[in-house]
Amino acid sequence: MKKDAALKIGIKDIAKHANVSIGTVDRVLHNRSEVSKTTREQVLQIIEELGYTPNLLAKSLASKIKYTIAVLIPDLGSNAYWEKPLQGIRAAALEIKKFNFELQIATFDYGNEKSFVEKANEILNSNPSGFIFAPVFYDSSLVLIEKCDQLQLPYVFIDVFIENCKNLAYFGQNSVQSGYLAASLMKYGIVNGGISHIYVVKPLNPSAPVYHLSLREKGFITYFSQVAASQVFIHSMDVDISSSTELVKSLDTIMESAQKPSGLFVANSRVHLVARYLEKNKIENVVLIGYDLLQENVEFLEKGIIQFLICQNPEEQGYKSVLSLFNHLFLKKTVDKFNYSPIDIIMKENIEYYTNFKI
Amino acid sequence: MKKDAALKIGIKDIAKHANVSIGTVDRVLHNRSEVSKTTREQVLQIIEELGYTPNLLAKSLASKIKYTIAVLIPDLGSNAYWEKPLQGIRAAALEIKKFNFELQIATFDYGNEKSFVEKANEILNSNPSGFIFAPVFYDSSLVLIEKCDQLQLPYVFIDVFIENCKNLAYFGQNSVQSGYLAASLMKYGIVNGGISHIYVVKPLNPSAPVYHLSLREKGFITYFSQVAASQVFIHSMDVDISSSTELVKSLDTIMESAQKPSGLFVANSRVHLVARYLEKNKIENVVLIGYDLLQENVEFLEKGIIQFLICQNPEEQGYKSVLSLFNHLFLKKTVDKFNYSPIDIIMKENIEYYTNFKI
DNA sequence: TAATCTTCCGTTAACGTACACGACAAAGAT
DNA sequence: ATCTTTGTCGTGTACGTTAACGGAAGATTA
Repeated sequence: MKKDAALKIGIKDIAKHANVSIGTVDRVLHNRSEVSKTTREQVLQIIEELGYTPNLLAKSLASKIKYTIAVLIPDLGSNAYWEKPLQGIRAAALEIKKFNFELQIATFDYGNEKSFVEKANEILNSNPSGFIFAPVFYDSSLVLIEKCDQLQLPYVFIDVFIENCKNLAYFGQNSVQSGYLAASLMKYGIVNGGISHIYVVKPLNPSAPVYHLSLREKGFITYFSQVAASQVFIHSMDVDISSSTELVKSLDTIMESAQKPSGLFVANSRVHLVARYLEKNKIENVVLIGYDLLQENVEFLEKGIIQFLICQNPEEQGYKSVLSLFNHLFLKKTVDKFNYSPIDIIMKENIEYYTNFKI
Repeated sequence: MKKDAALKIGIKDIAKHANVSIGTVDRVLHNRSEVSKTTREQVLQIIEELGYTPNLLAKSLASKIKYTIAVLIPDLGSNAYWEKPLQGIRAAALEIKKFNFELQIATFDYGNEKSFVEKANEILNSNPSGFIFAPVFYDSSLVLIEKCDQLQLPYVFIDVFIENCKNLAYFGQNSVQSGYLAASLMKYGIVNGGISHIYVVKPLNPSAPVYHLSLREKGFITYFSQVAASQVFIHSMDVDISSSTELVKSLDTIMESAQKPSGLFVANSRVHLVARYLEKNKIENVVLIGYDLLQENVEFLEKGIIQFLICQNPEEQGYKSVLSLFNHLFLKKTVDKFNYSPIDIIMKENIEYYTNFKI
């Protein structure tokens, strides 16, 4: 039962009821000083009684304060994936522009921790209202987080999560669970009696952080250790992709071995490298599962060389990160701290409905 | 290159540049009469040059017009599924309330075409600004659509699509493709040599429309006819669920037959009925694929009796339907006519990330 | 005792837009 | 010649809020 009979009550209504001026009500609402305890409480009570909610439109029309949301993510050169969250971030920015919000986007080199630190400091010096970043370098991030806490600057983690922090929110995927799911998918397609060998391939750049990879692998392996599958053997395989031949050599080795793979799980978005190998060598009947909707991956999915891509709707992660700060700063709403993206299963037959981000 | 040096130009800036008053500019903007051709063109040119965009906040603060969006969908009693789109619709309503938008929600009995017509007429009489409905009854919908066209009332289809209409937009799933995908999933898990029998089960209520079902079945069957699978046999099975024993009898029959199923595809959200049968009769090693995240379905998915649920993010469909009318009516943006939802593949391992709708 | 300082509070001009009202000219009617 | 009509256009008020400004008491100081 809402008493919206009198349509919409505003600041001047509560002023009338409390026998004060709107100026006083305003001071109470922004709990500024210059108002006596008694009248403050009285006004507060009227506000409560009438169920006053501020008109956001009038609010941001009249207000002159600008909000700046700073964003720090890897540059697209070092990791094409980040184009996606950025899309969502930009979309959100467009929507909250009317409320005097603007963005300040900075990027760092994924293989260079120093660039991360430098950009972060620049941002802190510019004194933003909120901060979204991917804390991919653990130690440097701890330092940064410490500074944010001191400055009382609300910050949001995107993609990567660090425990025991006072971050406003986190948007990302449950990496362990995604690996677990990949394993289940793999088993569903493969295990029909007989022995099978499955390889976890980790194509990585030695200078870049590997946080996600290990969690995904962990989930994958956990699945097979829990679910009865005595006939299945899991092998792990690190590959340095800064050397261009390393991957081919490694794959050659296992293909020629006695333990030929029935399935390959590539724990990051470089699954297209493995797919290219399979295509070139005309290897079929190998289930290939990887991550993320990069253009190259999509092509191999459509060709049928990659069977499944695990995806995390990164655009939405970006979008919601921005919105969470908007909710916090402007709407004064409480926001959920943990926000896990869905673990989307993409195959040839449904890919077309995931490639166009629209909000 | 944007010339936002002078920050934000408003109606009074263009008034100044055009040497007229803001009243005149306002008349031009709303192309009302009472403006001479020459000044109108002049103002229009200035508007163009300065790249004026109206301030939406100020606009809806000053404007007294209310928008009403009418919604007509099946009631939750006849089909629990519709709770989900409704959630999204309500979420969207909450967001655009500030812009003077309000909802008017009506429901009809899924098994009663007359109730659809009656409610539709009520809505038309209330003279809404926009109309969202599920045109599940073909003939009645055609009549309704005709009326909407005459009234110049913008209307949006949700869930079901009717061709050759002037609907503003459609939000739903590509049903054929979803069946096609289900088939691919089925094949991936089942076909490993040997003969298999797969049944398409259609639990239906004789008085309710069956539009979706047939399309989903079509996609499913098409897949197996296209993809080489000579060892796979597809059988079709209609079941009247208004009789409580019919389903059990039918399933008993095929389970005892020589052509025992390796897989069951249930083309609608009643897959839990089939799951319950399998559970009760302790039948394992049958792949069961169905539709939609109803509570009952989710439970059987978690138990491992249903392997996959195909889902279409119905909350988002509802949400976006409302937003499309907002874009059209208020922002005067052009909206896409066809909006297909992703075909989400849900299994035990990722279900938890799909059950909480948050925008 | 007068002057200054606090503390509290009301008034008012914005913010950008919508729209009713009235002003003022030119054109027509009497 | 005066009076009305018509077509243009400017002015003023309103929407709900913010925030600067200033006024009226009482409290403190000289």
